[in-house]
Amino acid sequence: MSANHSNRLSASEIDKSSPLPYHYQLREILRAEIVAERWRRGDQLPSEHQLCDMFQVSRTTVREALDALVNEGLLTREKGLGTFVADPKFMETWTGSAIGFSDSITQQGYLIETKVLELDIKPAPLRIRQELNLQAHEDIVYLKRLRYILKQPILIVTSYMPARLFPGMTEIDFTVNSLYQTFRREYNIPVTRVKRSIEAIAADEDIAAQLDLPLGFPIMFIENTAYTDGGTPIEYYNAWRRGDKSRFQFEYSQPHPSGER
Amino acid sequence: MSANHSNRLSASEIDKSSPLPYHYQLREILRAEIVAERWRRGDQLPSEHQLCDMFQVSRTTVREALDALVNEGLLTREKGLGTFVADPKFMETWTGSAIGFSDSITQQGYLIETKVLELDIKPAPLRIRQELNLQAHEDIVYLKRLRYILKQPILIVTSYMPARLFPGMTEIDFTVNSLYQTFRREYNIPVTRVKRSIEAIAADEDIAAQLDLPLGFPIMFIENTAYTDGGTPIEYYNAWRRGDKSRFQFEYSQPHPSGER
DNA sequence: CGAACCATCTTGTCATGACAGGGTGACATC
DNA sequence: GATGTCACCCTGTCATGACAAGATGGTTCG
Repeated sequence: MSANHSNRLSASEIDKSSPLPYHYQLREILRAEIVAERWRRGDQLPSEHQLCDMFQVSRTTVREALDALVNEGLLTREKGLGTFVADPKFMETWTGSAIGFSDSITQQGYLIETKVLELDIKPAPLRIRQELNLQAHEDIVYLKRLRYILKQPILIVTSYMPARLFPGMTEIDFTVNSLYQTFRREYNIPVTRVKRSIEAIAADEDIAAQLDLPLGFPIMFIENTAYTDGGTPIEYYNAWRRGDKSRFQFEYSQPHPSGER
Repeated sequence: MSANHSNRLSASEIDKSSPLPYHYQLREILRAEIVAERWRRGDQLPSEHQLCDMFQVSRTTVREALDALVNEGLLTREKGLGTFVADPKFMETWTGSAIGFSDSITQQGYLIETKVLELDIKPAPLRIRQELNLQAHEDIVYLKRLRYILKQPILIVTSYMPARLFPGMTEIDFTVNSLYQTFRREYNIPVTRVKRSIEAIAADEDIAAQLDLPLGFPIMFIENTAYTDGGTPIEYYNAWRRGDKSRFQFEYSQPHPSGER
């Protein structure tokens, strides 16, 4: 229907010597084409067989990569026709940059104080390795911070970052530097995408003690993975926030009134 | 570590003569075990090889079925260990097309039951008038619902809608009809944008009693305003959800790099 | 007794090959 | 020109086989 794209990729290849799985590499190559809008809404991708030839991998691998992107909503498949770039999703209509709590607070003129509880280099637990796509025995920078507003402890964050990407990070003073600003300014690695989940839990003994709250106090627990260009994960964090002092706000619009299901 | 289940399935088999794909049949068989709670949180599933034997299909097919359920959040996999029933969270995922609560839950295969506690027309309180852009003395439709999953009360919602836009709404049976579907089907008013905020609070006496929880239990409190085309607000609601059974998940990509935290 | 090792379980990754079934367009036929 | 057929593209489904890598528990060795 709509005009087809050039089918030409920007000189990306699958590194067969890399420890990263082929399907992962391919997925990120394709994702890059889409987010850079070299492939646009409605464009047809090369067929699975063509992708096999282009990247010298089996159809199993190609389908695994495509599956993931279809699942994320970036692609759609049509039997007998082909695979297409999907309509853009709500992510782009996310309002503003004030995603988190700290932003809205600083915008209101309050001062945030930070105490660094731990900052060092460690071996990465498996869970973290998977989330950050690290190979075995790769080290991570571990940063644990306690953050205060009006002298009150509000938030505990434990961050994990691949040590390989951030040399010398243990020398940085995070009582005054924001983490994401450091990524961008010191390492020239901007955060371009985050995946996040939020739940409400009761404070256990550990968390209650650190936030100076009674046991069972409502806490917002946040898991977050941050990615930079090309889909490389660069940070995973867990955060525990005082529920009564935190609020997440966001908007979500639907691009067009499709109204199915 | 934890006790294992019986590994016995309720006499379900894959119908090889059915036009339904094997992986689909298997997925639904497994899902049934989970939603019926014959397999519980933390239980280990039979290994992939065992499932192959049990259902006489290839590992490709087994993995395809498991993949789907992992993706839905019903299962988790651990390399070297096995596949397990996930902590049941009634996730609201913001990557798909679902905007309402019931959509995202029913997509996970759970059945929602609804009890309508109140449905009538009232004058609008000031707070609501402002949120819905109403004039003084304009009436609203007030709908208070208690919603159950697996016979457990999970969620209380109080909705406010301009009575002017929804004539005859008090006659609709909301034990079977979803609110947003009603907007679209009965009134031809689709929800195209929502603005939402989330906090973690402790259950007060009222909420605790209605959700059958102890006082102080962690609750997710959600405020939501829904808009239709042109930005007209059509509904405002407050919702209180069991924190331990709820999780919000979403992705956020940034076109411009300005990550603050 | 403690540490190192290894057999054996698990899921993760990848290739190859096959056929089914939907969609499209060229072509022959009416 | 309208219509129907059919080769040929596409994705969907499924089997088989192989090896890697993480986890576990027992055994062996110091």
